[in-house]
Amino acid sequence: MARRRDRDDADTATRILDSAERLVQHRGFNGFSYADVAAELGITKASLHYHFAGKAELGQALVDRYAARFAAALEAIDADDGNPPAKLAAYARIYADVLRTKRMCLCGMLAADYDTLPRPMRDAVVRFFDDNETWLTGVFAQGDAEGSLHLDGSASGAAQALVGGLEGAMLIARPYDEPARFEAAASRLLASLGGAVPSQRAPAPSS
Amino acid sequence: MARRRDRDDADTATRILDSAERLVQHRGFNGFSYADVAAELGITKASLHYHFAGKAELGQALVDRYAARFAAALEAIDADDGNPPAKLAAYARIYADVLRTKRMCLCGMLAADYDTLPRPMRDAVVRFFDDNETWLTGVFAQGDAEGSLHLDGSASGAAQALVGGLEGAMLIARPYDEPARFEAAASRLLASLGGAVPSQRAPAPSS
DNA sequence: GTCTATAACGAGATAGAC
DNA sequence: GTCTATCTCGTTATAGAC
Repeated sequence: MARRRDRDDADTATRILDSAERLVQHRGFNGFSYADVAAELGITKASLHYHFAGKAELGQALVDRYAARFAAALEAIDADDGNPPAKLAAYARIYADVLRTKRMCLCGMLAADYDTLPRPMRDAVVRFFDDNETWLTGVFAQGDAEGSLHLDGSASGAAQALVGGLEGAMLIARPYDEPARFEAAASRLLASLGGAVPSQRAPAPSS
Repeated sequence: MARRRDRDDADTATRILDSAERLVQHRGFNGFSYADVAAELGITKASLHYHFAGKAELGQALVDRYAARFAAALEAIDADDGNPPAKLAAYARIYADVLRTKRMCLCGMLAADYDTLPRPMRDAVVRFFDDNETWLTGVFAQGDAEGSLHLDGSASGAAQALVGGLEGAMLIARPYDEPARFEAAASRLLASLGGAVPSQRAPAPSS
């Protein structure tokens, strides 16, 4: 089978997305510019406009790719065929892996910037959270039905609590630059949301 | 005793802070400008520079005032002399009241902007969270000691979970523009962190 | 597909009159 | 304390050569 491309011989559009994604996760949508990306890639701002008409279009592509990657990670978890507690632990690990690169969740960051985003980006951000909560609701419901989780309230309430809890823990762990802070919060969340046991680190999913 | 000033005959520095605070809570520190504040107040940018030398100084004053107001709210809760569960519910109500104005917590927003902030602002943001967690840790410890709360782990762990949970719930409730989402998350948090019972709305503390 | 050049605008900031 | 005027720089974006 064909060897997967190295990150640095990826095509220009992909390298632009990688750079912009990292910048947004660190500095927010209003905290980075075309000049930042161009400098990082050693190309000109004009070239960026060839690949992405404007900041709005670049931002849109950013959220779309991030959401697709997240969706793929959820499918991978489903394919692993673990029990609901294991799935929840794997879900939390996605966040932990993002934080390990010292970044905020892209959509968590964009949630903060929400009031300043172009309409299409806003809709995509909300869709991201909807999709996550839908998937989690299914996991919680299954766990509750089969007895591997013991819910306090509704499955969708538990899903919202987990997403909010993980995003909030990330938001605050970053200023402290203490990954352990996040890990502790995540373990506590999983325990309180049905008694799932947190497990060990995985290889390295995505950014 | 002297009647409290109306909001609109407050002095200029205060009106600048009020306007800038609202803007930052909506748009982030990199999403507002001196021009925005000046336009809202009907004065010129040059006048702003008379009161606050630069954006960094304005931002600093913003966090300082917000932290002081928060500290005063915590003292007021202590003065009310309620039991720990009541104190936690009152604490969550501070957040709910901020969200009711459709704003993000100022320091939660600045936590997202953290990487782009001037050093003094960074330190002040971390101090804000430290102070909140210190106060909450005391409340949890007292509740656990007297039996009105039943902690899962350490008091400081519970404090971190509550701050993170409330900030995360705010972050996500705003895109959805559904206060009920936040209320549900807050109730669930209080219940999971010792069995506190959420109570009713208060008059109207601060912004 | 990438470049140079430049337009058009907004941001943060300052000098100095009133 | 607030203004006008101005400066400098950064940001987004476009035209057109290579």
